[in-house]
Amino acid sequence: MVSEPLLVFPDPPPPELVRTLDLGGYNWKAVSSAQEPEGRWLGAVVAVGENPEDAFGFCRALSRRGLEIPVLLLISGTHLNELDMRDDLYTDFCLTPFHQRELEARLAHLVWRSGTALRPELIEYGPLILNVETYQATIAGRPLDLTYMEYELLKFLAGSPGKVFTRETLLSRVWGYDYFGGARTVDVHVRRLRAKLGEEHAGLITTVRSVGYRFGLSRWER
Amino acid sequence: MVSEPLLVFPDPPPPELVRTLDLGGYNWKAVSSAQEPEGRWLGAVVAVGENPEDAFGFCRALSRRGLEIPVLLLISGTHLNELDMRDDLYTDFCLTPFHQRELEARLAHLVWRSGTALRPELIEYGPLILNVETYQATIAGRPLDLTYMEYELLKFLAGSPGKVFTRETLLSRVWGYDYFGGARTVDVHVRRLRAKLGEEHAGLITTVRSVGYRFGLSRWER
DNA sequence: CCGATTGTGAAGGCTTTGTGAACGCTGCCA
DNA sequence: TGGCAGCGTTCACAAAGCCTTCACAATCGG
Repeated sequence: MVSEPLLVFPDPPPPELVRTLDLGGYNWKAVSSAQEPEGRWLGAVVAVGENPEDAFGFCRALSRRGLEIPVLLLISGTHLNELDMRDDLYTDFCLTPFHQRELEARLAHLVWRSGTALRPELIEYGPLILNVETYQATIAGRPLDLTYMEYELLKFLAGSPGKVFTRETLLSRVWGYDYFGGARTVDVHVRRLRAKLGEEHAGLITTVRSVGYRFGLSRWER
Repeated sequence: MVSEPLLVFPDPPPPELVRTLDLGGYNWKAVSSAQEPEGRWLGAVVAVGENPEDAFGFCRALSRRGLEIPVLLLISGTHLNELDMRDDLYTDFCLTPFHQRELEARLAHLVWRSGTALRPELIEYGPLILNVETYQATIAGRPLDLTYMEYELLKFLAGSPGKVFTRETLLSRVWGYDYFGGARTVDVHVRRLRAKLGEEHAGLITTVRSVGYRFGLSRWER
């Protein structure tokens, strides 16, 4: 199944959950804190263990980070009363021990929800995420503080990964058809973009000597 | 409990369902077809019997009538596979025979959904609360004394947290499509909003240079 | 090794936004 | 009817941000 992954808590998850996820062909990733996850997720499966507050803390952290993804709780009957007044932290729950078919059905419904909920307009490439609506960018989870032209340039480049653009093309497409100015302006903006991307990801924008610039890997390198 | 009633299908409902509903103090009404229900409902509880199509037909009829209320299915394990491809017909389900506490939890969650989803008369974001019906606003509990335009602008911005709006968009959406006036008017209203929000919360409205203004999410971007 | 091309640092100057104040309009009340 | 208070709008000026440019260093290709 080729799709966005499910977020699973804790790490490692209960073995019977792993079994159901794998049998269902889900792409999933277990984490032990809400710090790490960035990018897009189909949903989250959170197992409530001996200490329920661990799980609820994780859910709270998720929502605080603005990741509006559906959450399926796995919870035992003895902890059921913990759900009181915590409606905002979960979307659905499944009693443990669970019947595999029930969990499968709940997972399918969760994923269906995730698919119907409207999602923001994103441009993604590797560790880079551009949210066109909010004018925000993140690289490997770290927020990027970009100026207007930097954002527009990066958006244009990342919109056609692997394609090489001449400085003239960039000037006319990003700066405007009627723009009149030196081509070296592009160089300077590329430099500042690379600097803000950080040493590790500066290579996302490559120079094609005597031609121009390219974002991402060319056809040959992948 | 004084509230809108729950819709229950079929009539008469399974006795164990009746028991849970009554013990939970719910106001409910059983019906045998989707023709009758009029008015507002907290949600619907639909028991899937020997003939699953009866129940699903009822759900379909509900959605066809435009009653956008959450639906809780009671379904046995043997009928679980009937849920396939019918995600749009239900909100949640509970396996039968059920533990009373599980059904209570699911009912509570269903009602909570109904209370938040169907009532956009309250706009909440962090410390800000806008009561659209009474035209009142509070920030961190403190009442805000906003003028009409200030309130409308804040309501519009807070209605789409994170999204960036240009001054032109704001003028046409908040002031009116036929409005003709300087874009700097927006700036001044934003300034007064920030002042009234107080120094601590002024950052709720972010300036996106060369683009416009954004409400919320300022915490995540830096 | 040489010329062309690109990276780098810094400075100037223009654009955009914040700020204080004034103007005109409307509704209210004496 | 006249004054007043509240509000939306506009303007001028100040402040901040950042785009552009240039000179020079580094690098690449032949």
